[in-house]
Amino acid sequence: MATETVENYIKALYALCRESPSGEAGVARLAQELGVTKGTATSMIKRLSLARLVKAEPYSGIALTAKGNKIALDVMRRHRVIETFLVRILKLDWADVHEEAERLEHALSPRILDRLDHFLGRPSTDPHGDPIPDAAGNVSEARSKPLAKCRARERVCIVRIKDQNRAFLKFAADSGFMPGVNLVVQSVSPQAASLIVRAARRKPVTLSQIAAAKILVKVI
Amino acid sequence: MATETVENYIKALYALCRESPSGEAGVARLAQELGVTKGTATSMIKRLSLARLVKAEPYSGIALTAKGNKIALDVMRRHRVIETFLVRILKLDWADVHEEAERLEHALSPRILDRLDHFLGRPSTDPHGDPIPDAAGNVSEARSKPLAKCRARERVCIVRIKDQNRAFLKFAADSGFMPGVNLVVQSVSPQAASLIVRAARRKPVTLSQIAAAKILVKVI
DNA sequence: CAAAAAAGTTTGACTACTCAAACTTTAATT
DNA sequence: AATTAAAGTTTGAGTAGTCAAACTTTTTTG
Repeated sequence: MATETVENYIKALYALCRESPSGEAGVARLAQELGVTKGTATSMIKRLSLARLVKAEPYSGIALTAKGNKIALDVMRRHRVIETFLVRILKLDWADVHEEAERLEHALSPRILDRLDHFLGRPSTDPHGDPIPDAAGNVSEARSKPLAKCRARERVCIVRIKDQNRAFLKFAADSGFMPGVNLVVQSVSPQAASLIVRAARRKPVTLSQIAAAKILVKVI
Repeated sequence: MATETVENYIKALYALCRESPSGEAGVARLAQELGVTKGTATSMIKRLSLARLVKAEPYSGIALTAKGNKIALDVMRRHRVIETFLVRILKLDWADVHEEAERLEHALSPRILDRLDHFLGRPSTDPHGDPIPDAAGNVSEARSKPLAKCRARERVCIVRIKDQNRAFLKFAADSGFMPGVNLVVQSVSPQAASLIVRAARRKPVTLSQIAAAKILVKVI
């Protein structure tokens, strides 16, 4: 079994590879993400490479192997099932569960994971709308686009909030932006790089493109 | 915060001090309990002593300080709340939960512990009848005596099974011996060091004194 | 394209935890 | 009381993870 530290490196690498156009991660960002020095990250990459969890040449990009990818999906599954449990059953605040799940995800045995998943009714997404990989590692991402790409007068439904930051989640919840909520795009201002949206029975909210890019929606 | 390893040492020390008549633990038993060598245990005791969690002189007994005791009770609280959750909510087998809780107890934040405890209705004992310390560290042990000390024809109620061993718990469950179950002591044989007990709607079971010492009961 | 900045690597050192094996002290037993 | 066994300690070494700081390579930019 991978240690807790290794799981965290793998998880961070997965996310970095996703968001990079080349599909490869760099040591500097990885180190920053995990709060360690570049040297520490480099030596860990060497170990992961030796364990065949990543593919990396010196002074070049890092990519997960199939084996590494499997671990990443497994950790994400545990993380998201726990988040769902914490919000749905223990009624923890939406904005707090990420940090809490971070600690618990490494202590969950396959048996408990399965029981928990079963108890929750095999959820397909967590409270933020992030897809939960199934036990085999299959992820079914719902078709969606960033709210930032929407036109004026479009009617959409929020499917996912793509930011685990407490402050942003707090803001989103306060504005009524949660998965399942319907929105109307009132206006779009390319010059101001912002748009105004309105949820049912709510005041209109102005969002920057940057904030709107983190909110994934589907057209209704 | 104490590391996971430190928590495990403290917990083991608590149990050893309890069961020793002198109230002090020894390095040899401690090492055996944790599956480490004597040398490893000695060096850890030195560190715990430095951190004022235990009181220990070279070549003499080890006792927990008030600070160490508080940690022990806290770990036990987490452990037992988790066990209760695993049995009551996730329907895990009585005999399996100890090992599972062992892994989870170190990852539970105070916030989640409290929510879980609340969700379960602030249970006072875990599925084996072990008392759950409250948030302040108070333990209310129900008055009880070992089944081994009972006389023939006594009618008693099981309050606790004092053994976390899977095989023993499996045997106990199979024989119908769980907290809350009423028993009649049919006969006692001091020569054979055994006694015969019967639960309602069950065949009589013969227990050795050793096994019967692990089953705590109250007279009804 | 040369200089500066950024990214990546190496080295030496440190903490936490572990073992094996030699050693010392205490307890048990003859 | 002397010997042996058990309990406890010390030492030297190893793994996992970390940092600071010197260093090298790559990328950016004036």
